[in-house]
Amino acid sequence: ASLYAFCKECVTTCSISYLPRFFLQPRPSAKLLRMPFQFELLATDPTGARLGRITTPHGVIETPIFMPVGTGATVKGQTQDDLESLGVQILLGNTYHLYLRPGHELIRSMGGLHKFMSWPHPILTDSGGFQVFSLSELRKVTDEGVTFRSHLDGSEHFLSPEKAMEIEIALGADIMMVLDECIEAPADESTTRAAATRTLAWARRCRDYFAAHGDPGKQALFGIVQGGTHAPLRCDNVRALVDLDFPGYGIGGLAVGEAHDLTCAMTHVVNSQLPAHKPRYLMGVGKPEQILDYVALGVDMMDCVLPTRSARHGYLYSSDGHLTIRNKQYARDPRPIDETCSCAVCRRYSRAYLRHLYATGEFLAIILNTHHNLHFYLDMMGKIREAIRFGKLERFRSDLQARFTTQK
RNA sequence: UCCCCGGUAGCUCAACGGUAGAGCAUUCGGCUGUUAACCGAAGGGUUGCUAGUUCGAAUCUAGCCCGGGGAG
Repeated sequence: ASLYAFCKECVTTCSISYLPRFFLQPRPSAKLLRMPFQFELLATDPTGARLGRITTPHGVIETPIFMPVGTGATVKGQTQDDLESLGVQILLGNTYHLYLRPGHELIRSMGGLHKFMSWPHPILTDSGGFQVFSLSELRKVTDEGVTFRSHLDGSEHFLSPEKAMEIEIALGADIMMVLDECIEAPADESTTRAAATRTLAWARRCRDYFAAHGDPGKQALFGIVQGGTHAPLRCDNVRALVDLDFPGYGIGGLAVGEAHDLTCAMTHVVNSQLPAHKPRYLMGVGKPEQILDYVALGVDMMDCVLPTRSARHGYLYSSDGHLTIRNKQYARDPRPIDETCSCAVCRRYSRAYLRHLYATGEFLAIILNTHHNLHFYLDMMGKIREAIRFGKLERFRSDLQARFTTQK
């Protein structure tokens, strides 16, 4: 029940049947629940993993946390009720996508993103920095900002650090990310240095704009470290960024083509320079077996499209690794996806049925597969937190990684 | 009975004298701050049958078989 705390405005839009019981008790003042951003480090594990708690105006987040991606104000295939029943603590939204559709002004006029999408729990918005990378064919970057050609209608749009902040303030997420320049890996040193330097300058501009126009009581702004796969660049970049004193730090530009070992090495370099009392968000990762490594490196927050996208593509996670439900071998398999899984899908449906739904292109396949994969990720994160609490993450990690690498 | 159109991969169709291709389906593989219910790969054909013309025929000719349409 302690998972969710609610602000007064949002509660009115939330289905009462899904409210935790404690909230149904009369409360002295809903105002008391409006807590500004705060991070508490509760415990560390011998591996270096951290157990923590982030308090935001829309509730508390237990770390290490996995944040499902809901780019366009929706986690594809799941209702907000579904997400609550899964125990999702915080969602991601995206500046670029929501700016194009339905527009940040519209969302502002609807009372902000929480209210608009009826998600009274924490939200983090990404800045559009990743779209600098993923929409590379459709954009031009200068020191001033990024000119995008919309992937929807080809229209031109200019995203500067200030514009990104304006949009993210309008969306009203609990955590905002600065605009950064994410580049592919591998990239040569001068390219990487240029992007890291520009990202740092943009971080300063975002911070200044937010200081002038934002409300630190409602939103927290995270800086983003760049520096590619060049350790000295990462090191310089993170030190300079820490001087800007953000309440939390994103580690960007990783898992964009480089080997996992290198991702870990860079994460280690950055984390060794970040202050211990602030949350660390490794952006855009990862596979389950990789997440264990990142957590052991001291990462507190992660997000990834993998569980949701893979689900839509017929790739399901299980305690043994994964199964590709579209494969013929499951056509007559009466078992659930994972016999040890307690999710609503595994309690009710067979592999044979799920394969049928996928093969016939039914919407329900997306819904059920996504539900299961998110459950897998969130359940794993819960077990990770428990393992850290008891100082036993190393054993949990080696067990899981052994199971995941022996499959195939 | 005659005339016309058609018969090519499981399906729908390209190629119209130069070693038979696509889409879909099938099977398998990838997806890492979502341009992704996506992308990629593989398997799959004595071109209805039989003769003929030709250096060479899915393609031209003849006969037959099957389907659709028309005339009487």
